[in-house]
Amino acid sequence: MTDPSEIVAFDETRLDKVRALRENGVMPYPHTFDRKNTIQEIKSRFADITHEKSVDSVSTAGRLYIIRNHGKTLFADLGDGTEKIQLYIRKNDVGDAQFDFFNQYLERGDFVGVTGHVFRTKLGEITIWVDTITLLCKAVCPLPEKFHGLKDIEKRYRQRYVDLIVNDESRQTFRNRSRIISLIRKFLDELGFLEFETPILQPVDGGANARPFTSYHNCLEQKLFLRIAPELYLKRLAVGGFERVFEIARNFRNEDIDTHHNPEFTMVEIYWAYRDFRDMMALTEDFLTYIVTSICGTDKVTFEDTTINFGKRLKKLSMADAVKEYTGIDIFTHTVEELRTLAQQNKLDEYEKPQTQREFLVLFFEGMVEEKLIQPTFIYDFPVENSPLAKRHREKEGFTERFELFIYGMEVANGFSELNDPVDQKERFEAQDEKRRLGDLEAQMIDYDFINALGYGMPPTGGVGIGIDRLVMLLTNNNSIKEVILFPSMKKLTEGEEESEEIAGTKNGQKPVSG
RNA sequence: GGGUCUGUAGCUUAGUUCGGCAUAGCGGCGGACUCUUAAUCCGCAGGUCAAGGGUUCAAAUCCCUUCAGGCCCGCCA
Repeated sequence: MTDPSEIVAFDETRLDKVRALRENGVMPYPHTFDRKNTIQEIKSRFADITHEKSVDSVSTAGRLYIIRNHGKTLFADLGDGTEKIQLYIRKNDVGDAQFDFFNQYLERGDFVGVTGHVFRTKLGEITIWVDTITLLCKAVCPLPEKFHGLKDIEKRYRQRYVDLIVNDESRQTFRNRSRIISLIRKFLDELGFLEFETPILQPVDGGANARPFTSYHNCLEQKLFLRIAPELYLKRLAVGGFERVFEIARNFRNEDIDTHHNPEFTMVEIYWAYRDFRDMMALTEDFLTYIVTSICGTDKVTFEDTTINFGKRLKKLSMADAVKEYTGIDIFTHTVEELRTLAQQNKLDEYEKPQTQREFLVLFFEGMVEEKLIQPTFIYDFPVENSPLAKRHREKEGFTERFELFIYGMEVANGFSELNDPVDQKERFEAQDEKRRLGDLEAQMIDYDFINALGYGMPPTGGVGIGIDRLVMLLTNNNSIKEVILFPSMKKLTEGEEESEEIAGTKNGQKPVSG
């Protein structure tokens, strides 16, 4: 296919119409229209209308979706941001000039404004009996086919605007995404949380184990990273005295793309002083119950033929108990060598790597349990080695007070009692740094300023991050993250030199085009 | 990174097994039609068969390479 950003695909006959309109003194792109009613308003206000025309007149505007021409009369479907409504246009009523104008110049995809009266047709459809019609915007790209619409998945992602024009389900998905975001704000606002924006460009990358995107600041002459998580900055706020904070954060991870990963994705991260990981599990439960019932009207969600139950008390298992329950293996009753044999028998890759029971615990959990966690399940008590920002467990040596929430095999939330011992944090960072030296590109960098911040004292704090994209997937029954991200990352189609600021600067002094 | 499937008109697609004139519907254009709703009826135009190469008298079809995408696996909390 052609890349629409590189090649303009205007329809010649539509361009001809634009020219003809201008020659006839008609503005193809007028500045405004006095819309007095949305289609939704009209439909609810005249819900009981009969075949008789309404006394009151209406004025509304939108895009022409379908035109059914009957000679001296025609029907059309008009859609705005709310709904669609049928138009009925008669030559007798609008006059020869307007009627011929419509037939000659207006077509699917154009925006028009109409005035008229409301009535119900013989077949029962609420319809606007049009008195006047005005062209508001002439579309020069043709719409996809009226019945099948736009099915091509790639084109739906690359040209989301077309997808949104013609695919109602897609528009519904993103309407729900927007509602979920505002419900998150409402939920946290009512609990007294403050929303902040922390740096996206960070000199030291941290807060998660992931490969970052790198950028460069010309004047500072220094490398900057696009954040992989807002965590370390939000915790600085806890140090600073903000006791309930959150951020709806776009994170960037320079990793592979698949149905559950997009290079940029959205999380809400929440920090609450004088709370621990159990409190944050409870908060996460309340949060989910609130969002799910608000969006779906019930605490049950259907996802790919599976009913997912978000009833108040979600399942909670320690990682060790989860492994025991789903695999029958009781990790801490076996020696490391026995575990290696079991891992090999269960065809777990990398069964040779782990050196401790705790490492085998993670191996068995990730390899055999995660995918089976269909109903929402909290898994808690993670080994300290792969939780460098979580506080040590108050009872279990070698573990941290950390949990993750799994739904349909996906990790949806991750939280813990935040590590606030600055010396311990420094040692954990140093252990991560050692992994970096050994080639682990996802191990964390040492953030000395963050360590210093902890040195000033951070109250006992609970934190949790919840993946918004995956939550939206679950609540809108979409099995790909690209279906819930408006403009998912796609490989560019055209060949040729990579545009850079320097190259752009040499082209007749033109400003570089962003994008 | 591996496997697999897909790419044909603006859109939805037939044709690929087994090589033989490039299909249709919608949309567009012209015509008929004053309560249709995927309106209907008649006619016309519209193609770099993703790109490049090869085999062949002949390639959308077979072979190779490349590009993009879907799905599965791996990687990635």
